[in-house]
Amino acid sequence: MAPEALIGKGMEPTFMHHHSHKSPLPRYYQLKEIMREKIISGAWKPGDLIPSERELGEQYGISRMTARQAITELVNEGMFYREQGKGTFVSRHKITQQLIRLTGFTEDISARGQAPATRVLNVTMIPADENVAEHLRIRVGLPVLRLQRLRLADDEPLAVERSHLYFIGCEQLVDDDLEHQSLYRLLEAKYGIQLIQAEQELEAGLTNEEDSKLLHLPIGSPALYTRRTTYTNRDQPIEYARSIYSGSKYTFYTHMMRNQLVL
Amino acid sequence: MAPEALIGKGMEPTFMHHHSHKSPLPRYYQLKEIMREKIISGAWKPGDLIPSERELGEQYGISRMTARQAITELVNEGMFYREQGKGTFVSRHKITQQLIRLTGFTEDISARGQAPATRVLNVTMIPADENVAEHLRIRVGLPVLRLQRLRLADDEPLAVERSHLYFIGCEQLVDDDLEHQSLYRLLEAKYGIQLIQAEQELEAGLTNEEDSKLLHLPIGSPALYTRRTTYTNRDQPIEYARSIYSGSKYTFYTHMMRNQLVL
DNA sequence: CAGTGGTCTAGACCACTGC
DNA sequence: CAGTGGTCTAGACCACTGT
Repeated sequence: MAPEALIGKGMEPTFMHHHSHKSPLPRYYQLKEIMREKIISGAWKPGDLIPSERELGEQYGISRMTARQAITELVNEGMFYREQGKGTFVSRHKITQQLIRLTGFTEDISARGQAPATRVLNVTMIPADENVAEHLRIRVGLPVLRLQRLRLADDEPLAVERSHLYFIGCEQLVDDDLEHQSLYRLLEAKYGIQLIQAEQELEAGLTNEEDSKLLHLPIGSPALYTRRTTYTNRDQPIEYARSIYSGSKYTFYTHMMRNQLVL
Repeated sequence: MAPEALIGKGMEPTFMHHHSHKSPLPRYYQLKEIMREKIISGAWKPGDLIPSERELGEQYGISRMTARQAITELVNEGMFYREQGKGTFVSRHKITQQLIRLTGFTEDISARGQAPATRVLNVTMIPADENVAEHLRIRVGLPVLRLQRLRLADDEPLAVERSHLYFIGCEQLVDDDLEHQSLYRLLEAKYGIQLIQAEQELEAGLTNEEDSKLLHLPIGSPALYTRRTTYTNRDQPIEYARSIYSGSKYTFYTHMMRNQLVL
């Protein structure tokens, strides 16, 4: 390996020298993006040995600990795994290849070659009932946004989602376009809210009359029931959603790590 | 805060001074355990501000970066969250309070005040078929362990699990007691295999004749179908399991983080 | 302003893998 | 043996929060 820093020649996010200028992005973060790109582009393939921490540090003109931080975060995201004394390797999981970013209903459906769509059935402000208030950790009666959506693939209904959201300014969502935009992106871009974690419960059941109509199914068809609470990076529960997925048409995918393993 | 090191007086895992003796456990790891204990014991409650990184370092006679590593790992596990300029806080999630360690079928059921049990229906070595070989990343026809288990709560059948395992020495599992021992613990303790990640698919469906009999349900009852591949810390798929959970009796719980969010 | 987490450095020794 | 990741240090400057 040549000891030159290969960085800054024509790339948009550039490593800054020391702390001279205002840093645009942290160095470890830039390296993360570079390594992600290596995988997406196929330069690094599943099972490949990546350069050592010391090598990467030298190559990009950063310290070993900074390079290590970039690698560590990607290990935590399941992209890489390490072997003591041998090196760091690219994982062979689905999660590595496919998405990395955010997989959503929309992308799931697109990936299967179908056309995803969302129809807003209902969006209003209502006072929080006891159940919703408990999940959102607010007082009963506070105004929350209620959003009911129908999810479709190739014009065929797949799921009904009933969400309740609460945050300062949530009432503005009533006027937003929620049919052609991801709620996630909207929250992040317009409201500056980052969603980081979610707790979700799933169980199997049968459709009731209302949902059967919406999903174009016979009453009592098999369905996946989910209840999800989504949290911001500040540990604030921001959304509580209950969904019904048409059993025969939707597969729910999970990636579990470390302490979440259920055996 | 007094600048004394509060460590080493009567505790089992003790911080070592510098690198003089052979370290028993990494310092950041010991601090992790201490902080976990603070939460389990209730000394630190959900929402509490924990001591700063600098304080913890001073208190336990370690550098700030080492204390920070301990905190960072617990943040990644969902125990803490950080706020720039304010401090680090204890999360309010279920995951924080309940388990931390490993939640399993056994503990789930116990937590509900029921008596969990496992009945081994079948355990043999068979050649891997195409589907199993693909999921375990081995050649078709290699001998794998097939394990069929019935899971019960208060003597009532809850789920049927059909697993295939492959690793060097897996044939010894035939002689192990799989009814009164967690498979996870057995793999770790006896075979030195650490399970770190899993991919799982879930969908809703209806029970067939065989499963209905095993689960004491009418044919065509709602059920949760899962397919799981479990990976070791070396990125080796070691188990491929298909399960059927009785829909009315079992709720599947997931905690999703960062890049796994589906919205 | 002092205190917090966020980033970063330039070293160091260790345990482990491979040759 | 040289190379890898695993751990650790004692500093440093930054951006951000509170008062």
